[in-house]
Amino acid sequence: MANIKDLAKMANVSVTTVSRVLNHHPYVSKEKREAVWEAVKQSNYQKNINAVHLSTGKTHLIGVVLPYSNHPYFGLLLDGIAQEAVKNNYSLVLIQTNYEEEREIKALDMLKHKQIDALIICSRICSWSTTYSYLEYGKIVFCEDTRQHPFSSTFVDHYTSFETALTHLYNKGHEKIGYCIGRKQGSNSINRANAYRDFLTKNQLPYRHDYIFDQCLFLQDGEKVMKQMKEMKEPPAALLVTSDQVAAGIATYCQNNNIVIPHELAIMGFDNDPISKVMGITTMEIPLVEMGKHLFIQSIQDEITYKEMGVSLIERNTV
Amino acid sequence: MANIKDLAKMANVSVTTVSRVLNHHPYVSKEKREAVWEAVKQSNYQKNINAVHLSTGKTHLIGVVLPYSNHPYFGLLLDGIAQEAVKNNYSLVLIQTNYEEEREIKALDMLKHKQIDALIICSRICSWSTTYSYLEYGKIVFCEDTRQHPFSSTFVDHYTSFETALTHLYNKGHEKIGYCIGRKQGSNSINRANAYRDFLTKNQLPYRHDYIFDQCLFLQDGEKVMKQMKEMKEPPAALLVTSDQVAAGIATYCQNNNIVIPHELAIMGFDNDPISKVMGITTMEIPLVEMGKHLFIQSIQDEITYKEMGVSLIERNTV
DNA sequence: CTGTTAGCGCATTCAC
DNA sequence: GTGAATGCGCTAACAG
Repeated sequence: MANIKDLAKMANVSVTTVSRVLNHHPYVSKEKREAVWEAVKQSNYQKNINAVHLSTGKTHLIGVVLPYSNHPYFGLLLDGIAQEAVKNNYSLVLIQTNYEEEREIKALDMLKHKQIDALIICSRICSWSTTYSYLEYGKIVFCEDTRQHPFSSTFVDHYTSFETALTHLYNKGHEKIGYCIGRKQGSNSINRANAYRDFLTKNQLPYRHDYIFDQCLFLQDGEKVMKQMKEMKEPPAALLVTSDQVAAGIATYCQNNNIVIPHELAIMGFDNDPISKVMGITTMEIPLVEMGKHLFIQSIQDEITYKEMGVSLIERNTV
Repeated sequence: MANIKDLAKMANVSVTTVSRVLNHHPYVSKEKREAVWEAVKQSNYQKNINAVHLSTGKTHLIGVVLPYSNHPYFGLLLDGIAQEAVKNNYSLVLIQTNYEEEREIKALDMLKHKQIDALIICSRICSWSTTYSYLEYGKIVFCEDTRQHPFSSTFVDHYTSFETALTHLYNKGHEKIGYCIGRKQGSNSINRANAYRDFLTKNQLPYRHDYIFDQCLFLQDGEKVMKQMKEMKEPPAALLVTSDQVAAGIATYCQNNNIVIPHELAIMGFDNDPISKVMGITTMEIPLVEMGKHLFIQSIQDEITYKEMGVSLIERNTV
């Protein structure tokens, strides 16, 4: 396959000139420019991007770290990221971690090895100290509050939004409120746990550890929760569910088992996933696509910025 | 940042030797080997992958073309691809096309420019003649029957599986059977359309073009279909829905509007998406994750192979 | 077992 | 406006 040198010969110019016209630089005479394009056509020339990468030190590739690509939450985030990537002429390298730290480290290493220009971590597993050691190799952007750290981020105030949701439930007359969460350890989860405790304290409600259900990520996890609840003497009468998928799973289970919503069980979801609309589930809307777009933009910016996005309550029929 | 040359100096060996130990080649004396590793540590050396790529002509990157990354069908396929990619130490470049041909061409160009080693096209838009012109640049793998073409593929017999589904519906007493499809033009869609026509002919049933609903991809499209049906004088009494997501949307609509399933409307989905299990929807299982895995394997193999996978009927409560 | 040398293909500085 | 020369960092014949 022809390279830039061949073109130079064919067009009777130097490689520099070829490079100039290929990259649309000014100051090339019309004749030479045309001669080069002619040579390009004749030879079916194709630029070798890797050579460009090596020479420029940039790849126009952004890494995206997420635990599961087939979960709507991350799907939506990814959608936003992808939209903005296309717009800015970047491509995305997908790194699915399944929450295995080793994979996340591999992603970080890609940054170190210059395989990608920047990294967007949608859900972090590894410690801050680990991420700090990659600071010098390129931009790393997070989807959680990093205002204590030198990394850009786009996030949502999970403490406040959880508080808002709990208060909504409380105002509707619920006192026995439990919640479902994905993993207990994430920083977002910790914020929510704090909001939950503070809410209970403020309203003089008892804390019951069995009102907290974790490992709730997918639709099918809803049934699991309901079965656990069935075994309880005094199950919660309202559930704050941090994923509309799980909320939908719970709602479906209730329908199949003649549990009346919201009378016997109130449900409040999160995300405003399309499924919550279809099923009429009250939810806290998180602007995932917008967040994705913003995450991408931050990944190609030099400055470190922190962007908080708003969450809004969408009332439907399950509370 | 240190490079291989610096290491050579530090360890008092040649760059070749450094390269050898870095790549775990045999035939290097223990002392030199250790000296090199020592230098690596001292200098915090990081390999520049782009240089490797340029030098070897390979990137260990596979492109994945799909219309929407936030659709469960493609999410599952992607999951399979990703699993196998990790296993083989490859990374994935995501190319979301939204069914825009231009994007698909860009993906093909990435192959041409050696940015990726191979390309997996999960759902094709561009013509075969277009793809043929990229034959020489690298492996291209498809998720549709390509036995007429020099491209590897992993696929499902959509004609037969559609026929099986229709027959199942028919045997259950349904004659007024309609179907929902994503887009009319895809090769899979054409196979299904043929199966549908042949089925009607065989059973001497009338063909009604208004029994075919297209643009049915997402959960929320179910409502659209039902609203269309409401306007019909003689709506279908059974629906074959090529996506469990849409089937779930339809089922939910029926529940909300007191339409009794399967008595008033029978529904049969496709994919065996988790949602079909949760909602008890009868469906045709497509082994998407397995297909994804196989697609990946084909993408890194030299030979052209064709792999057909089986589809199986899963009876639940909607037929 | 080890080192020299020649690429890989392109971008870019600098001098003309 | 143009081109020669150098560098990007690594791999791999080839010779020893």
